[in-house]
Amino acid sequence: MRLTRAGEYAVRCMIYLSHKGVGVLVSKQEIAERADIPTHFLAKIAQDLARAHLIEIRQGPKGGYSLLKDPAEVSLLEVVEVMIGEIYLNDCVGRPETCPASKRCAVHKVWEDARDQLRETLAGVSFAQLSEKESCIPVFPVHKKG
Amino acid sequence: MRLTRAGEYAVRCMIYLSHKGVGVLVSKQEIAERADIPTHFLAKIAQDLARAHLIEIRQGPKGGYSLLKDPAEVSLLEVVEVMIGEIYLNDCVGRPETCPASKRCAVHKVWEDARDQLRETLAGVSFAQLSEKESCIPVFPVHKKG
DNA sequence: ATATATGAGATATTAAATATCTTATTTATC
DNA sequence: GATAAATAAGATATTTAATATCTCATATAT
Repeated sequence: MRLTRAGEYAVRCMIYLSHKGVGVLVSKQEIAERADIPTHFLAKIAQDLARAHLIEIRQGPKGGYSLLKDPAEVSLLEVVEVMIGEIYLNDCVGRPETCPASKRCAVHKVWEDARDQLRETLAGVSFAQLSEKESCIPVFPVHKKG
Repeated sequence: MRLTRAGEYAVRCMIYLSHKGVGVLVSKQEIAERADIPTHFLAKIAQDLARAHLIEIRQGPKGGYSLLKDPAEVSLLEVVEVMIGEIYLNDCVGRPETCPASKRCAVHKVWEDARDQLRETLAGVSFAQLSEKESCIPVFPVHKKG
């Protein structure tokens, strides 16, 4: 019951892009290095984020990724669920058809409440908020030696 | 980010035993059939529950499992965490040493809050409450044909 | 045209969850 | 005590998901 690496990497990628601002093109290499994400894995994650219209991908020389939406309009929940699908905590919540009693089941109700609460918490945090504050992603540009 | 089968099965087993009451011996077969748990898997789960002093295991003929603690004193969180370990939702919460920034990290803080909230919700529900109400586990004894 | 940078899908690799099997141990009953 | 019944404990598949990487294709600045 933990967030996957893909989810964690997607969040880091989005924070890094939020620091840069909407529409600012950043190379895959730069993001991978600064946010500590395996390059090829980042490529896959970026595809998911692009499909969800959160970022735009630019190919070719000087290509890279850029933020499509205002970070104030993007929640932590949104990014996480793009990567891992809708959170439901227990199978009986996500797939009620697997449990005939779910409508009347006391256990089901607890998990449903817990799920709703968790999703609300994550929905209440925007990438604007996250990028304003300190996080595990370095804020200031790192200059190469020489 | 979902509860494992082992966790779900443990909850079902505990509800079934809660219906019976503290100290009432119930055979593994009966629990497996009524709570719809693969027999051998139940054996493994029962070992974990016994190690956590939630149930007692009796070997030999007329052996089986019985509840050790008052169901009012056992929370959903306790049973779930016996099976899957402490819930932490994100690696950076469970293993802060993997993220040097965790103390100051805004993302970390959100996950920590979400984790605390989830654990509180699950801690607030006892097996007495769960077994009083309808659930996915049948309450009344089923008599064999003939 | 060429070189650069990423896309998209395929293919390992690793780890975890799930399920089952085998041998050993406990205990009620005769 | 011997026997049979019931579970223990650990080992061993099996399956599924997560993680990571590779290859060929595509887009684009110069």
